[in-house]
Amino acid sequence: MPDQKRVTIKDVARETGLAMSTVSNALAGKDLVKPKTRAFVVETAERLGYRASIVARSLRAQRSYAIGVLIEDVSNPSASAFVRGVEDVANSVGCTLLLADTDSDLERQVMAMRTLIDRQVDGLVLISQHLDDSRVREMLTAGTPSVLVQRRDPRLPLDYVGSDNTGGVIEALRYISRIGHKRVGFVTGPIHSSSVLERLETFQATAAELGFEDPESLIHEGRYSFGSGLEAAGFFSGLRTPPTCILASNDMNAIGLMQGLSERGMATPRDVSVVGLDDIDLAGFKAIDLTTVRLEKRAIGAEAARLLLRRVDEPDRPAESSILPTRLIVRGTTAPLT
Amino acid sequence: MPDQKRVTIKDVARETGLAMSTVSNALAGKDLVKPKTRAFVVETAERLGYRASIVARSLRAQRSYAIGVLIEDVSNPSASAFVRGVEDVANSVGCTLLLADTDSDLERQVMAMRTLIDRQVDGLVLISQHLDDSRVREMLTAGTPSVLVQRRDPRLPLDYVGSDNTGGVIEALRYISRIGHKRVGFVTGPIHSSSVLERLETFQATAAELGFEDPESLIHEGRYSFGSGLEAAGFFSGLRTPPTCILASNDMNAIGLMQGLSERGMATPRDVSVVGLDDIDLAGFKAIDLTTVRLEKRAIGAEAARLLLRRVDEPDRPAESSILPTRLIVRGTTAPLT
DNA sequence: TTGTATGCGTTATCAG
DNA sequence: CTGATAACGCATACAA
Repeated sequence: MPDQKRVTIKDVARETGLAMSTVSNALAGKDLVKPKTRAFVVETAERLGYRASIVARSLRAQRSYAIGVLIEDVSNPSASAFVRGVEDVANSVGCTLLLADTDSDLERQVMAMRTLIDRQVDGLVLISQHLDDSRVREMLTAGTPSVLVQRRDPRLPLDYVGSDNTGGVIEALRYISRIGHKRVGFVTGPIHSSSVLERLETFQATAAELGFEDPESLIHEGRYSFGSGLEAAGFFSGLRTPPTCILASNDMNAIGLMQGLSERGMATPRDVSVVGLDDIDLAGFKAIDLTTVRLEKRAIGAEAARLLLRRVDEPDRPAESSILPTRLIVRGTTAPLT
Repeated sequence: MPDQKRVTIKDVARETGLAMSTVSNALAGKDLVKPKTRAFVVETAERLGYRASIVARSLRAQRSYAIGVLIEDVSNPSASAFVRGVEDVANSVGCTLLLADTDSDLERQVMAMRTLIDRQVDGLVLISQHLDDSRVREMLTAGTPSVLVQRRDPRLPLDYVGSDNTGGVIEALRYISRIGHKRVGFVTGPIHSSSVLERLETFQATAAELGFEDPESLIHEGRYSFGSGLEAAGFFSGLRTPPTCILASNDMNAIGLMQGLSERGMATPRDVSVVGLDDIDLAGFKAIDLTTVRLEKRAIGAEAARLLLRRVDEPDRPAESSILPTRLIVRGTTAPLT
């Protein structure tokens, strides 16, 4: 049980009677060693239970083959799918994930970023985070490749991956309009996010285009949470003329919204239609059955990892944006206006 | 942008005119250096933007200040809360989380364990994993401290953290009995898990004690998933005399079960009461409103990290088990038998 | 094709 | 109290 001494390359060298460098080369699969030697080395290494130390390799290579992921809360179903996507790609090239939750707290984020950078991660994936702090901006431009997910920032020359917010909102609103709604509410997410801004602007423009009634008065600033949905229900139900359909900031928000409306005697979709944005697993369950704009989060995470790895190899290529399509999934929380 | 050269302890030493070792000691806060020197060093280090390399430190210390977490799927809401708990404690002592998803695939798990061990993680937290493979068992007993979560194994001398499966099932069944049910169904989880076995045995014993009707015929082997719940609905609804109440393997399973039952014209709780096990966020939403046995997953994760860290310091203490209490949360999916 | 020597950045040991 | 040196394990440049 007392950690038996580590078997190192040196041990394998001694055992085979070869030099450390030969063993290293053999194990690395370089064609500098003759097949027979390599086979012998490999076999011996295996026999001795040799395992290369990634720590030592990292120090030597000045690269850790690890990717840091910053997320608000992994246990939030609206966010964790991104992580899977990042991991899918990272693993495929031998990278490990270092995970840090920030709970949207700036100081936690700063500390987490420092730690990850001190660990010399090959790169950082930022999933919806604070970008306005000077310490954050400094770290983001200090050499560690970083990619922004779902929140872009024109001031930062970084790769970005997000979803087609404009297209998603347009598709949803057109559908809503098509089934007869004219008074349509909109719950924003946290306004510091570029995705939220894009959606808001699209809502305003499209609402005008489709001739919705008084859209400005039907915009409610919210967050990506169940609780915020509950609050929004209070707002909308308190209006003199409530909307007949509401586009929520995300699925969790939509679910809270529906619960809040229901508590006030407004049933979905009988009295109010509701549209989400996410398509979390939950949205597909019959008990919820939420009409929503699907975001391909796992794909977004994967794309983020791809951009990041590319940047590790070519640090000087210009910043790139990758926008993944969205798709409206019509389910049971929307009904034609009668 | 080309990664400006790293500022090392050597640079700080040169700049201050002191020796590397003195700088190291000063920065480490040892009382070997006189306060004035320390202040000078700290100030200079800060000015130069010095950041200690955790990689180098890890190589030197043969310890990475990182904890590996193996989980089936972080994006599964029934599991991710454990991760948060582990992280809470890990972060509080300066450890970072290395995350690996296995998708319940043995080979993926073996690879992930190898990688994590090669990275010299201080310890491993295994959340519901395969333990029956010889390679896994070997790694688990080869020196890297490990703690088992939700699945214990008497053959493995490892720390274990789980919830009070026995108490939870008893509390649920007593409540079910109290509101008049006599025919009670039970969906197991995957039978290789000790938690599942404990629950099953408790179900059998308690069902007998409470005088339930023909309990053995009302046991269905399932998994922890929505899909398995759907299947279970098929099983139970096909019985000559279906149960009036069903205890599901977990919340997701319960939700699938309810959906499946509903598709077959059986409403919850009108026709069948359903009890879950987990208390995921979702369970509290009005649209679901699931009666369930709450597992304190974040607390379990935290406890796992605590045991692990203790074992890192004292590798030779005997293996320990920590069982956290459960609690029945009565909501709307259970109703008295009429 | 194989061997030797060196450095990645830290910290511990030991000498001054 | 401070300084010099070695070692953690690997991979590379260069020599043989």
